[in-house]
Amino acid sequence: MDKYYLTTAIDYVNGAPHIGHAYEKILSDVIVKHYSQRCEDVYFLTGTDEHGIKIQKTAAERGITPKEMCDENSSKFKEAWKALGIDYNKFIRTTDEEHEAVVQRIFDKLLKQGDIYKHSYEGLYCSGCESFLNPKDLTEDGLCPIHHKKPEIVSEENYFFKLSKYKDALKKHIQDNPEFILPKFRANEVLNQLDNIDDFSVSRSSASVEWGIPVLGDEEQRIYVWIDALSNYITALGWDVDKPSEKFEKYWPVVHHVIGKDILKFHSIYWGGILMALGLPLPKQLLVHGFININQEKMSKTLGNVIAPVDILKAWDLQIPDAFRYYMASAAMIGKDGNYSDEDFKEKVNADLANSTGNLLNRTLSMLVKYFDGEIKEEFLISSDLYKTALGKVKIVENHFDNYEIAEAGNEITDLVNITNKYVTDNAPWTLAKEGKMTECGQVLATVLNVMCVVCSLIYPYCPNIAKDMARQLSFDLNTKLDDLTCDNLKVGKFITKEEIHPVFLRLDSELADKTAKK
RNA sequence: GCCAAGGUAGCUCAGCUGGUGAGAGCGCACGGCUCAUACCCGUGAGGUCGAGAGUUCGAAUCUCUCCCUUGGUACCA
Repeated sequence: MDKYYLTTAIDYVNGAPHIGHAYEKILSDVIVKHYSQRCEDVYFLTGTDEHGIKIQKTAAERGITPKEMCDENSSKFKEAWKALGIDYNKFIRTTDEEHEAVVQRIFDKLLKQGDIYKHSYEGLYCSGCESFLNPKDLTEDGLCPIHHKKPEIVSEENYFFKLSKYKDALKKHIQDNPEFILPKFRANEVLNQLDNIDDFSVSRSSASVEWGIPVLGDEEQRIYVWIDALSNYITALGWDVDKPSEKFEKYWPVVHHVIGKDILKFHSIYWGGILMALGLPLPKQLLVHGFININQEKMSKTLGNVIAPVDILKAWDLQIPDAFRYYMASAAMIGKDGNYSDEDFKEKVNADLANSTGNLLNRTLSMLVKYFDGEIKEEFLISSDLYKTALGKVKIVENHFDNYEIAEAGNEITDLVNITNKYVTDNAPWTLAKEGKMTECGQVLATVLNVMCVVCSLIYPYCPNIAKDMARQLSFDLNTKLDDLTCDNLKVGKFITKEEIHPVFLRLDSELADKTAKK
């Protein structure tokens, strides 16, 4: 594996980012950071989706232009990702000029080759849904079941994508490639949906939706979200109709789309059809995640329990996002819904990051200073069964990541830390020191520190700042690829001084944290 | 209505091709240790395994019915 390309869903900028948006980006960033420890070349794309009637309306209500509102909200997403340490390579906006131009050409190409056709249509249009409703979906009063508004009878001539042409090929691809959609149970849903699905409309009249990319040569029509938004995955790579792109050639074969369960249909069926029509290979994998609940309740504006990711950092007075990243990435098994609660958050990060991992490093380094003035001696470096365990964990973690079992991988890291804590207790280096068995004592400490380098490397994707801090205290090179990891990380000589030792993560609500916060 | 997944300790979940006294992590209580961030190690408490019925020598694990959660999808009106 030498390359890896990961995309997130692009977020709709009708509002500010919340925990749900953050969950997907954190998950994605953790995956990307992990593969950056295994591949030479990793590309990470995220961005914002900025067209459509809802943005047009909200902007109008606020008396600003749609573009102004997009700029404002898009930058909120960027700020949030910065605060969370999301290191994307490119942040695409669907209002980027280059993107818009390519989308127009994609539409034009599909139209000219007959994959898009014009079709007139009369139906009940709900502006809230931005789509036509089937009469059977209405409430008894004839209202939209979601927006409780009366739909308007609208007659439109729109462009439609000839999905029927690609239906069978899509079905076959899903059946022939069981790894295409993860987790696997989601693939069945798609196959079901594929059984009765019609051509879908890919444009709106400019009268109903002004804020969208115009169809080339047809000012009356705007390109609708499917072709506009989904295309970001290729336009971001500089792909263009009939024009080669180096980045595209390089990364597209290894693309992984991370998406929420709500948009699987669009990514598997609509996007799949569009790609086939363009003569491009389908994505390698769709990773479908669940949602994050708040205190076991769905997050919703009506419930008023929408939480902004930055508010969590503020609430806990966290200077670095690591604890939140760690919690989010461990919150849910693959594909399932997760949950956030303050109590869980505190318990989880205190137990794993402060008590187990941070304290283990701290106690070991402290002893090295106390008993050996911070020096590693030649005779401390011996082989140990613990090394086998540690390097075995690296393989286990890699396997979990290959199946996108991010939470499970995290548990394995904690397990290694727990094993190592037990190793320290079992060997009681403080007792060895009292008995004057200094070589043995030093060997125990050096063994633990070597293993801590492995822990540091494994935890980096989840907690990059903590890992960097650990690496500094361990004199460990965090750029070491996982394949090159060994348990031969310590150099003989002065290792650390008392002043250089400090906790890498303080317990939340601890006295120490209070003191630090007041400084 | 139909399809799928799920309902197991306070919390998150594992176990579920039927069979040693029902597990893990966290939390909680107690004991030990003292190097460390009131930490770590050990022990323990706590569950009628959603409800009911059935198959079986024996079911959390198989069958049926029902209830609840989540996702998908259909139709009537």
